[in-house]
Amino acid sequence: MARELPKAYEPQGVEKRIYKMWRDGGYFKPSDDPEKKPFTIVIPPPNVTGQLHMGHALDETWQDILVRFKRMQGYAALWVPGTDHAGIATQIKVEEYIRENEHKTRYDYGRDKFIDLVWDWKRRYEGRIHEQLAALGSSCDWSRVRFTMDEGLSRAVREVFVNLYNKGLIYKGSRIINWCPHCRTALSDAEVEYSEQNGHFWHIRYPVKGSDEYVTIATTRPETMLGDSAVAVHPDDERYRHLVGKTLILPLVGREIPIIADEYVEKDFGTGCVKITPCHDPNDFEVGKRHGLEEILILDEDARIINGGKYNGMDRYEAREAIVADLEAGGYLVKVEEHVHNVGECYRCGHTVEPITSAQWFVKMAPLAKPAIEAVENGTIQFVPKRFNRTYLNWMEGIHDWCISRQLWWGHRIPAFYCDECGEVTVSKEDITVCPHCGAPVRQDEDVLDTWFSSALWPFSTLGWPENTEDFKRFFPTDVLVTGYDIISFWVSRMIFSSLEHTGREPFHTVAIHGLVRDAQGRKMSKSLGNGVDPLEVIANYGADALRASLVIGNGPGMDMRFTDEKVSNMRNFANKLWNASRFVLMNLNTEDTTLPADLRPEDKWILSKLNALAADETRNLDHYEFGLAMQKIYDFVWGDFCDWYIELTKPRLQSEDAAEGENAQRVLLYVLGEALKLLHPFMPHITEEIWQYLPGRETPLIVADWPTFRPELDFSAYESEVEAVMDAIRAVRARRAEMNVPPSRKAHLLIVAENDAVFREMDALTKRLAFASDIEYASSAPSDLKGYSTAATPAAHIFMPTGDLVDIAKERERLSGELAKAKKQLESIEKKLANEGFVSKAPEAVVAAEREKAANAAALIARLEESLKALEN
RNA sequence: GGGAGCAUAGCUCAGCUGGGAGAGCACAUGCCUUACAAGCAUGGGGUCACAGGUUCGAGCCCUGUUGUUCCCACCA
Repeated sequence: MARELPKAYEPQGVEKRIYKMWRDGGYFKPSDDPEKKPFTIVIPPPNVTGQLHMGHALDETWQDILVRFKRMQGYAALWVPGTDHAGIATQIKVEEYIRENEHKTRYDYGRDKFIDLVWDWKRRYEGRIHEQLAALGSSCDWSRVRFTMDEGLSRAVREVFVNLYNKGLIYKGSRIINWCPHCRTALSDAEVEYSEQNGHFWHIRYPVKGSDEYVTIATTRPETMLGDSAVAVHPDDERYRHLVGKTLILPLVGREIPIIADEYVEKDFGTGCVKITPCHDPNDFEVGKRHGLEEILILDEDARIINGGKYNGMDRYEAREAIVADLEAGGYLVKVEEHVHNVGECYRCGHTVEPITSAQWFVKMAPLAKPAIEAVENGTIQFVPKRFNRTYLNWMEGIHDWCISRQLWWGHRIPAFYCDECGEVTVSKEDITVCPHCGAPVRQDEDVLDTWFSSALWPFSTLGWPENTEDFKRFFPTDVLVTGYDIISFWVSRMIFSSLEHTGREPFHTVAIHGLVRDAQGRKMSKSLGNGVDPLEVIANYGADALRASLVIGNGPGMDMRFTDEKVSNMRNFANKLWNASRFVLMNLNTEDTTLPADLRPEDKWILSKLNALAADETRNLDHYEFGLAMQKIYDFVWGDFCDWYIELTKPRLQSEDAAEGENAQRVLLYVLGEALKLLHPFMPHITEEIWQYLPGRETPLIVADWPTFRPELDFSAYESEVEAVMDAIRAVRARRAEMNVPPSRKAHLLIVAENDAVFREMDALTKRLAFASDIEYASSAPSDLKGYSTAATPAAHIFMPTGDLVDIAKERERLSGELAKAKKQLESIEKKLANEGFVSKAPEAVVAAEREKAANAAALIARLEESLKALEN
C-alpha cells in the first residue's frame, strides 16, 4: 500500500537523498546492453577552480534534460563530466593568492614547486565544482570524470601536437601576436576583447632630411614611435608623391627612416601619412615584411620600454607621457585631438594587450578550416537554431593562424626539444633527454599550450582517444553539444576541425545553442558589476528543480533570458502544486492496481486524451530542443488540466458510496499522475522521483522509467469537445455567480437546456459540485417567465438559475445585448470567410470544417442570447 | 565596415507546421469550496514597431523603414 506523502515538500533534504540514490544505484552509467543505441554528450568542462554561475546552471540543465529524456527513451545514455585546467585563469588565481597571502611571486617558488602548488589547488577545488554540478541534479557518469591534464588527455594533446607538426600544420615563427603584460603571455586573437575607450589622437611632425619640409602623422600610441622604421603614404596621393623615397629624421630618436608608398594607407583618414612600427602593429608588420623594413622591438614582456634610449625602463604609459612632453618641447607636436578608439584587452585579466612581434608556435588554419566549413555547410553538423551556422561560418572563413604557445607554467608543456649543440628541434610524443641527431642533452620548450588546444580534443580525448578504447568505439562520435553562443569561436569551432582532422569524424551532429543568463535588468552577470546570482543560494532557497524549471520555461533556443527571483518562486510554487496534487492522489488511494479501468467516464477520457497529446508534443519538442515550450506544456497540463479540472472532477466519485466508482477514479488518477511525472522528470528530476517512490507498483526508479508515447487506444480527441462543453457551462455559471458576488456556500437550482445533453447528464454530479448547484434539472425549453432568473449561455447549453432579487433586469439586458453583439460580429466574420470561394476551395478540409463548426456554435449562442433577451422583455 | 537577433498586455516573455492573440507577475472582485492561501474562482487589459508585398488567410513568409541589442573585423 502506498505511503502518505509528508505535508510539505522539503527540497533541500529530498534532493540530496534522491541524488545519492541515483548515483549509488549506478543509474548515471550508460546501460551496457549492446541492443541499446548510445546517446552521448560531453560537458563543456567548467574551470577546475571556478565556481558554478547561472550560465553553467542553464547549460547543465539543458544537458540533463536531454540525457534524462534519452535515457528514458531507452538509449544507453552517457554524459561525460569533467573540468578544464584553464591555464591563464587558474594560474592568475594562484598567483594572486600567493601574492596576497605570502607576498611571493611564482618565481619565488620556481616552476616545479609552483606547478605542485597549482595541482594542490586543483585537487582542493575540483570536488567543489563536482558538488555544484551534483546539486543541480546533473545525471552525469561520475565514474568517467575527466580533467584536461589527466594522463590520458595529456597523451592526446601530445599526439595531436606531434601529428600536426609532422604534417607541417604546426610551426614556430616570429609573428605579431597579442601580448598581455599582466599575464606575461601571448594570447590568441580570440582571447582579446575590444572595448571603446576615450583616447587622444596626437599629430606629430617628422622632418624630412635635408629640407624644410616635414610630414605629419597621427597616432593613438605615441610611444610606439620609438620603434618606427618608416612612414607610409598611399602611392596615388598627390600630396606626398614627391616625398616617396626621401628620408625622415625620427624626432627625439634621431634615427633616419624612409618614406614609402603602400596601398594599405587610406588617403582620407587622418593626415594620409602613417608611421610604420612593424613590431607593434599587425598591419605595420605586414607592411614591414613587404618593404623589408627593420624590426625594432621597443617593449619587453612587462610592456616597459627597451631599445628606446633615455626612455628605457619606463612603463608604456609613463613613456607615452614623457614622449608627448618631449615632442611638445621640441616643437614636434602639431595638435592633440580627442579620439574614441577600440582598445584590445586580455579576456582574463582585462589589461590592455600590446601587439608585439614574438617567436611563438602557431597552428596553420587554412587546411584545417576547409573541412570544418564543409561539415557545417553540408549539414553533417547542425547548429540549433540554424542561424548560428552563420556565426560559425563567418568566424571560420575569416580565420587566421592560431597562436597556441603561452608563456605560462600551468598547462601542457610544448613537446619540442631544443639541442644547443646541433641546433635541431625535436618534437616528440615521449619526453627525451638527448638529441636524436647528435646525442647532446636537449632542453624542452619552456612554454605551455593554449588551454583551448586541449579543450578542442575534449569529445574524443575524454573517451580514450588516441587509444581505440571500448568507450571510444561505442560512444564516439558524440551526439549533441550543448553550449552558449559566446563560446562558438573559442571552443565549438576548434573541436570541429580537431575532430575532423584527428579522428576523421565529426565530434557531434548537433550543437544546441542556448542564450546568456542576464540579471533582472537585462545586464550581463559579472563579477565587476557584482550582479551575479549564486545558483547554490537559489537552490538552498527554492530547490534545484525550481531553479532548473525557471531557467528553462518559456525560453526559446539561443535566446538570452533574464533571471528573476520571481520566476524561481513561481516554479517553486509549481513544485508545491504538484506535491499537493500527488498528496491528494495518495491520500485517496486504496488500490495497487496501476492499470486503467475498462469503464472510463467522460472526464477520464478527456484527461487521458489530453495526456496522450501531451506525450506526443513533449517528445516532438524535446527532439527539436524546444525545452522552453516543452516545460510550458507540462506545466499547463499539470496545473491547468490535471489540478484545476481533473482532480476536481474526480472528487464526487472518490467520495462516493460506490467503492468500484472510487477505485476507477483512483486508477485513472494514478495512471495520469505517473505519466505526468515521467514527462516532467527531465525538467524537475528530484521531486518527480520522490513522488514516484511513493506510488504503488513502481518497480524501477523514475529515472529509468519508459518515456510515454502516444497510445492510439487512448485517443479520445474527438470526444474532448463534448466534455469541454460541460466545462464551458460550468465556467459560465461561475462567471455569472461571480458577477453577482454569490458565495459558493449559497447553492442554486440549475435548469439546463441543451439539445444534446447526454454528456451533461453523465457529468451531472460534477456540474453540481463545480457550479455550486443545489440540484440540476434538464429541460427541453427555457422557463416561460425569466423574472428572478439569471441566465448563462454557451454554444452547447442554456442555463437558468433563480437568483431572485440579485438580478438587476436592466443590467442583465445590457450584458446580454453586449454578448449578443459580440457573437453576431463573430458569426459575421466567420460567414464572410465561408462565403469566400477561395477559402473554401483552397484551405485544408479540416480548417474549413472547423470554421463551419465555429459558425454553428456562434449561431447557437446567438439563438440562446436572443431567447434570453426576448424573455426579459416580457 | 561585415553578420545576426530583437520590437506581442502595465512588467518579463512564449507563440513549435501560416488557419482561434497566450502565460507568469501586476491589477480588480469574491472565496479558508477538508490536496495546495506558495491556494481557488471570476474579470479588465493588446493597432502583434511602421510601410508595402505574397497568400483564400500573416504576429508568423518576402522587401523596405525606424528603434534596439549582440557578434566579428578593426581605421593608423
